[in-house]
Amino acid sequence: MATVTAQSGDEAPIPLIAKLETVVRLPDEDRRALAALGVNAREMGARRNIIREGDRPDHVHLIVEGWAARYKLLPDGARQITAFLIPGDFCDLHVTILGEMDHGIATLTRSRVAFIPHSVMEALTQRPALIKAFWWATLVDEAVLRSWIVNVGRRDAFEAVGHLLCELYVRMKNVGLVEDHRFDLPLTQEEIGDALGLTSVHVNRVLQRLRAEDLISLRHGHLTIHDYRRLEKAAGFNPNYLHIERRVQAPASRGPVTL
Amino acid sequence: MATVTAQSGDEAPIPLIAKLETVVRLPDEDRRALAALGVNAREMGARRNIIREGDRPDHVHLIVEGWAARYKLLPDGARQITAFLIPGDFCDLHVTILGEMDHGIATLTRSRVAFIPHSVMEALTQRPALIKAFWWATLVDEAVLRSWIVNVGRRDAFEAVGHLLCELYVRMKNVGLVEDHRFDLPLTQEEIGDALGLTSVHVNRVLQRLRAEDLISLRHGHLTIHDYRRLEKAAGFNPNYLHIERRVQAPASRGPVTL
DNA sequence: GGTTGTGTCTAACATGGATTAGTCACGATG
DNA sequence: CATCGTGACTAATCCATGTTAGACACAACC
Repeated sequence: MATVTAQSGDEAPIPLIAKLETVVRLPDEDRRALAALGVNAREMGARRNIIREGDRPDHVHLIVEGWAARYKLLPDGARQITAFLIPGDFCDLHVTILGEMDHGIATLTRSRVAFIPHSVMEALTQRPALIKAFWWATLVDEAVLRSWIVNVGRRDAFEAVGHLLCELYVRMKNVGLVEDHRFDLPLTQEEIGDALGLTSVHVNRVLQRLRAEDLISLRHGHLTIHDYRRLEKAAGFNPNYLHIERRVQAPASRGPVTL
Repeated sequence: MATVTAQSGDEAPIPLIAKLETVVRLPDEDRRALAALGVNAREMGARRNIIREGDRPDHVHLIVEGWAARYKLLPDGARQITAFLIPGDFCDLHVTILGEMDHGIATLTRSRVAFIPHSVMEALTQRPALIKAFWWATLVDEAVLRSWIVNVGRRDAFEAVGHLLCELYVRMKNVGLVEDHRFDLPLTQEEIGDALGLTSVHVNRVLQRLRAEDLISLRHGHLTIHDYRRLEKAAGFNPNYLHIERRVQAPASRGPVTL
């Protein structure tokens, strides 16, 4: 798959670095430290637990490749997904301070997941540029969570699904995984429902309406957005909260970007 | 009002410091820098905008006293509240990187709000202990947002309201504002509804059920929780995500706590 | 002490989305 | 090639919550 690279000409971009450098360029030494995290990531099959609620892991996990989801199981068996994690996303930074996981995380697809010892995280956060970048990434995650609350709380099912698709489109684009308004969306209708507080039955109805209105096609885990502007409008989507800097999307294979 | 102090014996505790020190004690110099933030906070009336969507403020705002809410207005006039801000909470840390506000923030009660220039934030975040503490606080905020998503997405109205009350109880306790299972809760039923994706009519029905089941009383902006354990259970509330350290709740006016 | 505004509470009715219980297509597996 | 499992899709019915509209209590203000 051809991808947009925001780092150095010919190598595949490293999603974590691409994401963090959306805000500001990192010192080379820091980029090297980050790049090292991914080298011996573990392969995991689809639908495997990365961590469970209640765990007190001694590693921080980072998605290097593939998709995962953060989810909370309720006593009555209902599931609420609170995040979709894509390459470059940390799974459980908060566990250092929270002590135990208050939710679980599972892969959705075959994935590569880095297991980072606390000692390494400790070392990384000694670097001023990195701790700042991590904090900023957390602030962006927060903005995403807020938009999900709006989705679930006050948008109807049609708008909510549309909004989620727009969000994933922009995030995938930010890490260079969109090609011509098309990207892999390996979510079942049930997973989409669990993210938006809907049933899979209702998600199905909504997707059909999105297709009927010629906004998207979605088949075999591939999503194509036919009319992004109209979808954005129908869903009330404004990408400002994701902080897209043009310079990260544009320069494709022109070498490192300086400020 | 008598409060639990986690700082120095006789003075009123500073909520921001209390909150940040839930995780780890800060160097005295850092505490002094934080304490300085509150000294010339501005008085604001109830229901005043602190910032509006689209603003590009040149200050970061901090709630020193009173309550505020983060809210998003939708095209159809609906409002979704995404956070209740209490003393010690920052309003808009993310605006530095996001550029513009993607939502508004308004006071709910008479408040004191500190306006902190970016240059001061910049200086504070040069201090290793402080930037770490800010990041941690952001991670806790994230955990709160996740629990709201679960509230709105998969809990029914009764559980959701109960869960919110438990959350606010614990957070208020963390900053020393709970006395004998009782605290100020200056929210209208409409505001509670806007936080949980419900109408005020339905919130009213639920509150009456909570009273009928003898779990709470709520009158004139004062909430008393009669049976916290039962409420916690009815709402499926587990405070682990808020990271309560006993040592912050316990030591009541015994002077500074050291690790 | 009337008026105004705000918040609480109630009732009657309407509905978006849940629930339940399937069918069907397809890929993987033995 | 029969079987199994999973995900997409459909239809009929139901219910938690929304909508609308108004009564009531109380505080602030002239």
